[in-house]
Amino acid sequence: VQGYHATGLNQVLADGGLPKGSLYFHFPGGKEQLAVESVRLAGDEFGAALRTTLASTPDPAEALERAVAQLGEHLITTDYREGCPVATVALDTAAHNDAVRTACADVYGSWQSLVADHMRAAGVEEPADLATVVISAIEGALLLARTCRDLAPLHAVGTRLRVLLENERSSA
Amino acid sequence: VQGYHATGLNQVLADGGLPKGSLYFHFPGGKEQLAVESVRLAGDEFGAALRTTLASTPDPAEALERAVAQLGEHLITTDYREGCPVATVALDTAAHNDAVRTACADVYGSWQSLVADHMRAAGVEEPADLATVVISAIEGALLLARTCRDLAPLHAVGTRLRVLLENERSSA
Amino acid sequence: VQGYHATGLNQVLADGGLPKGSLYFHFPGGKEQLAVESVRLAGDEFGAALRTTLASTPDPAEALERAVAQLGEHLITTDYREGCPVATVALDTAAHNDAVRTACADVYGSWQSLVADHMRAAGVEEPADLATVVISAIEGALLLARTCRDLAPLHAVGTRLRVLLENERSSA
Amino acid sequence: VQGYHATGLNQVLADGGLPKGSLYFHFPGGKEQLAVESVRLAGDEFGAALRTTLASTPDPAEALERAVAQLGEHLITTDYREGCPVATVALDTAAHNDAVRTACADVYGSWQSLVADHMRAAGVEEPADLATVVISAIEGALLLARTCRDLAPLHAVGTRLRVLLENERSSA
DNA sequence: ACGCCCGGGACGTCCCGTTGTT
DNA sequence: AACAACGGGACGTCCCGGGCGT
Repeated sequence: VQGYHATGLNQVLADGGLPKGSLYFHFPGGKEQLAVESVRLAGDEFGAALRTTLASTPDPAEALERAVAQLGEHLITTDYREGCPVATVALDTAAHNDAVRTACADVYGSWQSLVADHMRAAGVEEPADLATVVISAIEGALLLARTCRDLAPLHAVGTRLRVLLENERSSA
Repeated sequence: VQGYHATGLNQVLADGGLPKGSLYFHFPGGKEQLAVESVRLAGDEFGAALRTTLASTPDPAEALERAVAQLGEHLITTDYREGCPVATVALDTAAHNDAVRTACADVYGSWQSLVADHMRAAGVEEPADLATVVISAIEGALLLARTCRDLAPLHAVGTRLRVLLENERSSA
Repeated sequence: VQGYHATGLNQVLADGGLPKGSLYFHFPGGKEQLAVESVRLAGDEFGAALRTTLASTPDPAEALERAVAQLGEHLITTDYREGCPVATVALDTAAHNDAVRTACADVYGSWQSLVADHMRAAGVEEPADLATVVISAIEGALLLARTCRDLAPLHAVGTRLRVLLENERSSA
Repeated sequence: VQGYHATGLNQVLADGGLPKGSLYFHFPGGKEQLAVESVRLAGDEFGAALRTTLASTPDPAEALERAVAQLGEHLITTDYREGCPVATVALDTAAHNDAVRTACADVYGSWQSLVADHMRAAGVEEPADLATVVISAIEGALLLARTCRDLAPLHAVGTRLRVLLENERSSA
């Protein structure tokens, strides 16, 4: 939920669940391991939610629009505090910590695969690049939305995704 | 270049060769003010570069593609260390620090205006939303590229931007 | 081998392959008891080696010279890591922990008795003080040798011990 | 006064003089630098005291006996808490920390030079080794005295030093 | 006898902001 | 304007001891 270096306030929150002494029993790798596993966990949770949403909606454009809408609701209910749990960590560790960076990259890769598979099932022939663009646009929109405290970027992206998808299908 | 919490003041001062005592003369607001002004400065610098690129290329799709290519080159020359200087700060201060968050939002707004104005000059009638999507997609692509140490997301976005723009123009 | 405070229990347990839960079964006194028994054990081991060396060489000066030479070889084979196993513990617990300090004192007393008995058998009439000086000089030489990574102090002491012994015998 | 790893209790004592925050201004090298400078300081202080004692007593044996007696008094007045300030640090850093170990070695070297110079002035021709033996014996006696809470080792060494010195002078 | 997990506390490090002196 | 020194507080790490279930 928060950045890597900004967290330690959360260490105090860790006192609220696990005592500080036990931390290095469960995570001998220290903060780095904790970050890696948190990223993976959050990535899997969001991946599961995404899979559910996609599975219930065959049309890719509509499915993505629903996913985007859910993200928007989450932003509102958390008062713009929680956007993408991976992005924050990814950005302030990308330069210093390869283990955490790789974990973030893996999570993004898994999301991209989910989207690509769904698009392929809907008839898109080479969905890899397109899925990457979709993830990029959504991540960017979450970033802007959180920064501006305004859902507009998310809505704007949600509607334009349809254009990209239809272009790809017709050209196939 | 780095996140807010990941950057120590002593580091900033040592890198800049400035004496520590004078910092609180020039920046009475301390670290927060320094971050705000750094974000604004970096935003203006990149805005100027973007304006130059756009001005030299009338066609919006081609102009944006050039801008994206330049970002990719910058990623490579800095070994993926420097992506968007605003995003990192924006994400790990969005929840805690309204002053810095607002500065980041202003910078994003200024970039969005630049792109929107250029598109309007090229005949797009309502470019605001589209410009937001463009910024989102590029920011997201930078995030993914830095995380994966791979320019693919940037290239993928670069090519799809044309689709969005042509759709908008034809529908006008 | 190491000092009291420099040695972590987890390290001891990990090196010994022992499970942590059983430590407080075997050593209800915790770290203190463990230190006491370690000192006693190491003292007995070295005492046995010393006894062997002394028993095989009737002349006290020659016997001590051999013992000193063996200590020097041990320093070299351990790259100056292991000197006297008691001294390190003795020094950094002397002020805080009477149980450990007493254990160290007992070990030194036993060594002193060994040397004194051997000297008495060789005709020295009041060997107690002399044996104490011998132990002191050797312990000090080990300290200097380890600190300077140089066997010179040990050699210097080894050769002068003969002077002390001969003086004592002639005066008897 | 205490060992390297046992000290942190002294960190609390450092709060009693310097505030914790300033420590890394004065000692950017952290604990290691602090230890090095403490050892050097203590070594210089004791060196000065030793020089004074030696200067006031031309006869080497008598001079050393006086120095040993002073050490004994110091042990008593501190209730055997302060022996040689260098030995404790030397022993529990010798294996891990070359900077501190070297500082200790330097101090021992300076003491050995003081003694050797004094002996040379008194007619001893090759005093280097003998001075090393003297330092060794005194350090060892301090170790034993502190461990046993008994001045006997110190007294025993004090009286035998004369034997070593006279042997050397007559042989010259 | 062992092993998992807890718990509080300390250590060494470094942070950011503020003084007082030139 | 620049600088040295202070000051409290937090971080991440690791410690030693002791429960709980077998």
